Amino acid sequence: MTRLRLATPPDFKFWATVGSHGWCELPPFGYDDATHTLTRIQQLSDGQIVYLTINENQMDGLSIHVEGAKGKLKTRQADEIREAVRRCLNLDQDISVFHGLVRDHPRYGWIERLGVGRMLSSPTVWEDLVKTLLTTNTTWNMTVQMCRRLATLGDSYPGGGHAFPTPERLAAMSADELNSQVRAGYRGAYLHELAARVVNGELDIESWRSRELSGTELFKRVKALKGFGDYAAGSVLKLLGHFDRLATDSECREAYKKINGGLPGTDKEIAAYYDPFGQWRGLVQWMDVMADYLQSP
DNA sequence: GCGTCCAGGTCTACC
DNA sequence: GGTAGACCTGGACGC
Repeated sequence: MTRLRLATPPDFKFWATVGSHGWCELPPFGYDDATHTLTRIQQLSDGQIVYLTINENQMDGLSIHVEGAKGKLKTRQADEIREAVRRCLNLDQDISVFHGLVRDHPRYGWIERLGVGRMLSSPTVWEDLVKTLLTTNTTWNMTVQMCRRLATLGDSYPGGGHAFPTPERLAAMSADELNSQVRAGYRGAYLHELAARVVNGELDIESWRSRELSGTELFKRVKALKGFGDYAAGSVLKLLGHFDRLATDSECREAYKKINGGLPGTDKEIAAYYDPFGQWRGLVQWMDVMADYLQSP
């Protein structure tokens, strides 16, 4: 086993980021609430599969325990692991402007006090797109089940579990074969099409992380994918660090109802409520969904 | 155990 | 541009 260290920004809150939404429950992520540990089975670019155990180190940022590497971990592999964790925890993201925006807001002062607002993402755009697709038109429990079945298609880690399957792996299967494994219903065809378009070079989704791409352009590209409507595209944008789009789903409508004195609102009314938060509106909306959970002791 | 209803977003066809 | 109905799975419910 090798232990790596990773420095974090001063305003970074590890467990608040891990619990920022449900991604930590979806393999190849795992977590332990008691020990505040995030785990992940990660396939490196050389094909090796490692098991990462990520903890907060009170003294200096994060500790990453790496198991499963063949021989001594090479510098290049260690750098790749650090980069993956950095992306997952969005360590390069500056959320101080967001905190400044909500600091004196009567409803949202708790956000900065608790240091929340940073989201847990996947190390690849591919994984975030696939998982988001599996959240559409279904319950969270079903999303977890579909992701678990999907994860078994990735290369296996000797100690148990699998790395997230590559687009090449899914594209190599027929759409029917894929869906008999994942049981994603009509989403299975969208998933297969996405994998095929990535593999044949039609889509360069990993470039979508570039900061040169505006939120508007990114939203357009995600929505052009089959199965990604307003909600899914808004969700993907948040994971990629753009918060100027809402991702209104049933949970968001419930959250709005709560802050609107128990009265439901139309999607237009909901959009108007979050409009004053400008480029951060999507994140404020998500904070409303997570408010009870994040503020619980 | 079986049948029916329902929830969850997106797509397509139609107006 | 707006809307109705279909898509698919599995949980809840009634019989």
